Amino acid sequence: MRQSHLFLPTERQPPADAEALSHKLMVRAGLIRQVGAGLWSWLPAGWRVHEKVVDIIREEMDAIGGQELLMPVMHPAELWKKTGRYGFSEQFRLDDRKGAPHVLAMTHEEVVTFHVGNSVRSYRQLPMMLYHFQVKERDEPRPRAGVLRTREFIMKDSYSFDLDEEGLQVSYDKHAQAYARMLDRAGIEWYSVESDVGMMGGSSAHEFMAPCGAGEDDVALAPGYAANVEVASATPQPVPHTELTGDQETPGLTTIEAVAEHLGARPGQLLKAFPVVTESRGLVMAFVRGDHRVNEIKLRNALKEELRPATPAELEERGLHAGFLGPTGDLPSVFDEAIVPGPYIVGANRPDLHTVVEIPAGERLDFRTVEAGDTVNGNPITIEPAIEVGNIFKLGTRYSEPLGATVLDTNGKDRHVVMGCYGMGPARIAAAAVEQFADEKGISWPKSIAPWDVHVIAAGKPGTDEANAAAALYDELRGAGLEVLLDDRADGPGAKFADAELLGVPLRLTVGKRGLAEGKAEAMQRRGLTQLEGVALDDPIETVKQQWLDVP
RNA sequence: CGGGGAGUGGCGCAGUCUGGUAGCGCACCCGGCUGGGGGCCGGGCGGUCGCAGGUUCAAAUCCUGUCUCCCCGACCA
Repeated sequence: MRQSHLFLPTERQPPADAEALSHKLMVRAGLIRQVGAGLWSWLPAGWRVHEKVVDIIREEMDAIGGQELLMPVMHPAELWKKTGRYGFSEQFRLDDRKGAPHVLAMTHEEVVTFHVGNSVRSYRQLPMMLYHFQVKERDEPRPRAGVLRTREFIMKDSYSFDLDEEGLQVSYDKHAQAYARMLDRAGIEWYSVESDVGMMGGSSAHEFMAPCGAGEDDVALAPGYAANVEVASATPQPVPHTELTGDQETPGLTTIEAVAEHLGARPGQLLKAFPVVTESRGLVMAFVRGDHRVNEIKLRNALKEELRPATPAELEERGLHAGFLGPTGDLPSVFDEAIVPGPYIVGANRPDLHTVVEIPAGERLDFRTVEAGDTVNGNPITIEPAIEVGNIFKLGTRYSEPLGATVLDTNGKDRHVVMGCYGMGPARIAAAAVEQFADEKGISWPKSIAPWDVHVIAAGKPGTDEANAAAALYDELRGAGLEVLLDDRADGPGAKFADAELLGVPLRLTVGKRGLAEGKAEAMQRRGLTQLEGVALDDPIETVKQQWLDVP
C-alpha cells in the first residue's frame, strides 16, 4: 500500500477526552474514529489489524473442529422470550413495520440453539461446535476507553453441543487450549482466571485476561493462582483481637475509620455490618472484619440467591441505625471466614454507642474482597488490572431446555443437549496489544497482528533517487510475499518517522541518500527502536525475511 | 442511574464572567526555500459558535428548554 493514498489520518494530539492509552494511540495513529458513544469505525489500517486477529482466531477454531456459519444480528423477540432474556436493560429492542418486536443480538445462544434444536436429531451427530464472527449490540450504560468497551462490536462466539457433561468437558477443554494458542499467536501477554458465572447461568467459567492499565477487571495473582477479584479467595492477614471490653461511647462516629481512631483500635478489630435483602431470607446482616470489604458477588454465591443492599428506610423500620449496626438476635447473620472467634468492637444497635462482644466459633462463609498481601498457599497475592479478551462458559441445559433442543440418545430417548459458549473479542485483543507494547513514540504491534509487515520510508521527496529506490524495494518485497507499506508522501523525513513510530509496523526500512550511496536501506525494529543491519538494495529479500522472523 | 465536566473550522484550544466585525496553534491548498527527526517565508481555503425558543437595536456571550459527548462511580450474559 502506498501511504500517499492511504486513508490514515494521523494526529499529533490525542482527543481531549481520551484517557486510556489505547484510545489515544489508536485514534492518533488513524486506526479508529468515533461515531457516537461506544460506536466506532475501523479505518483501513485498524481494520487490517482487526482482521489479522480474526484470521488467527478462525484458524484455531477450525483446528479444534469448529464450523463457521453466520447468524443474523436482528432476531424476533419471541426467541428471547422463551429463554427469559427479553427485556434486559442492555438489550436494543425495535419493532418491524408490522409492529412485531425484535431485538438486536447481544449474543447468539438463542438462535444457535434454535437451529440445532430444529435440525440435529441424533447423538451420532454430536459433538458439534459452531461459531461465527458477528456484530454484537449491547446498550452499555457506560461505554469507555475507545474500543475497550463499546455498544457495538464484533465477537467470535462459539457454541458446543454435547450429549452429556463429559462431552461438554472435552469441548470446554478444547476451547481453553485453542484460546491459549490464539492469544499466544496474537503476541499479547495473558492468563486465564476463574470467573463468576454471572447471568449466563451454568456451572463453570474462565476468563482470558490481558493485563493492562486500562483494564476494567482486577485480577488476584499468586504463584499458581489467578482469579478475578470478583471470585478470588485468599487467606487474610491476621489482626490481633481488641483488648477493650464493654460499651464504648462513639458519639456521631459512623465509619470504621472514625471509630477505630477514637478508640485507639485497628480497623481489623471491628466488625463491619453489611445489611442485605434477599428473596427467601429477607433482611440479613453480613459481617466482615472492619478492614475488609464485602464482595457482593461472592456473597450472592455464598447465599445462593440474588440480593441487594438494604435501604436506610428498611433499617429504620427495624429500629436499626446505620453506622451503629451490630449482631442482634432478631436478625439472621452471616460471618465472613476472616472473622476468627474472639472479641470484636461492634455497633451496639443504638446511636452513638459501640460495644465489645465475643464472636463465637460457628458457621463462616467466604464473601470478602481479597486484598493485596493476603496469601494463597503461603504466597502473598498481588492485584493488577486486566482486560477480559475472552471467556468460556459451561452452559449445561440452560438454553436447550427452554428452546427444546434435544437429540435421541443410544436408548432412543430424547435428551437435552449440553452446551457451552465461548467468546473472544478481536477488538479487545488489538487494544490490549496497544496497551501492552506502546512506548512514548506510539504503538509497537506484535508482528502477527501488525497492519503491515514492513514499513518502507522514502527519505526524499517524490521523484528523487531515494524515492525511486524505495519504490523498487517496495515492489520487490511485495513480490516476495511480504505485506509492505510505502511512505511515498512528500513530507519531510521527520514527519514520516514520527508517523511510522506512531503506527507501529514492526520492521522499518529507510531508503535515503546516506544509505543509497552504499546501496543499502537502513533497518530498524519498532520494538525498542533497535537499529538492525542495513539491507542490500540489490538483494534485499533474504535479509528482510530473516529480520522479520526475528522481530517480536 | 448518582456525581462531575465539555460542546466555537479536520485536531487541540482562547473568547462567554462584563452582549457590539469570530480568533490562535497544528493540519489543509498555492508559490518559494529546505530535505535524516513533525523545518522556514509569503499568500489562501475552511466555522448556521450542538439544537430550539426567548430577551435585546444587537447574542458564541444573558434566560429557558433540549440533544450530544467525556470522566468517576453503579452496572457490565
